Amino acid sequence: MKETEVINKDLAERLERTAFILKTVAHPLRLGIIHLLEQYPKLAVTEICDMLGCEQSLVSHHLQNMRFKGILSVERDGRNMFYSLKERDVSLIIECLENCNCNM
Amino acid sequence: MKETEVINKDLAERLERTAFILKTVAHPLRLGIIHLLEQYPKLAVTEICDMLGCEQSLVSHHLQNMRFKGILSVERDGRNMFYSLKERDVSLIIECLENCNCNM
DNA sequence: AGAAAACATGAACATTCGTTCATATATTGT
DNA sequence: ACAATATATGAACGAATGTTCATGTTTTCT
Repeated sequence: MKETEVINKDLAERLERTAFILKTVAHPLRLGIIHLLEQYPKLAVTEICDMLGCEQSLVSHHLQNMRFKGILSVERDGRNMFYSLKERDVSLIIECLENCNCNM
Repeated sequence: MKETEVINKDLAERLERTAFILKTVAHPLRLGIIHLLEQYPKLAVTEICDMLGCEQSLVSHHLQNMRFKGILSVERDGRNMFYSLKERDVSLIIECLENCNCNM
């Protein structure tokens, strides 16, 4: 088998990118937030906190995290900050996961 | 909105489980290994090392990692250890990701 | 039995991650 | 202007991760 170089540069970049996205999402709390934002297109921080039963600061950190990594967007309304899923693709990933019923 | 408890116990466990799987997979090298194992049902450690251009020790660690977390299985043949994808579901996740063309 | 090939393992270390706590900023209502 | 509400931020710290290096184990071949 003289087929080294099975992973070319393009594929390597895709793997890198995919890993980055997965990493951003791979946390129970963040998955929970995404799950909520699929049902409610916009949510304020406090609403998310209440629904998840988590501290404001913690939720805020995770929201910032996902925002900076490009999968959430924010919009201010009065003293509320409304977060929503930015990229439909992330939603697709999650749907995929749920449809694949990965209950291994 | 008096609908707290949006995340019930069942869902919470699913999120936990999903996060666990995603975390296991969310690494470029591990994704690379999985990618290879989708094309070649069984591969020895050295083959993987060659294909990915990585050190044996590093690859071995990641293989053990995925094995212990239940997504790879091993089988000895002579002095080779042949790894393969254990759960079809993981493959499904990856396929999903590739089909979703998450090139955000 | 001894050398070589193929893997596994464990210590060590730097880096990143997740959470908490205290505090800062912005907006609204009085 | 002041209090209250909503959110952001940053330091601090322990825990988890990723990688390297050196060495151990198992199997095969001669």
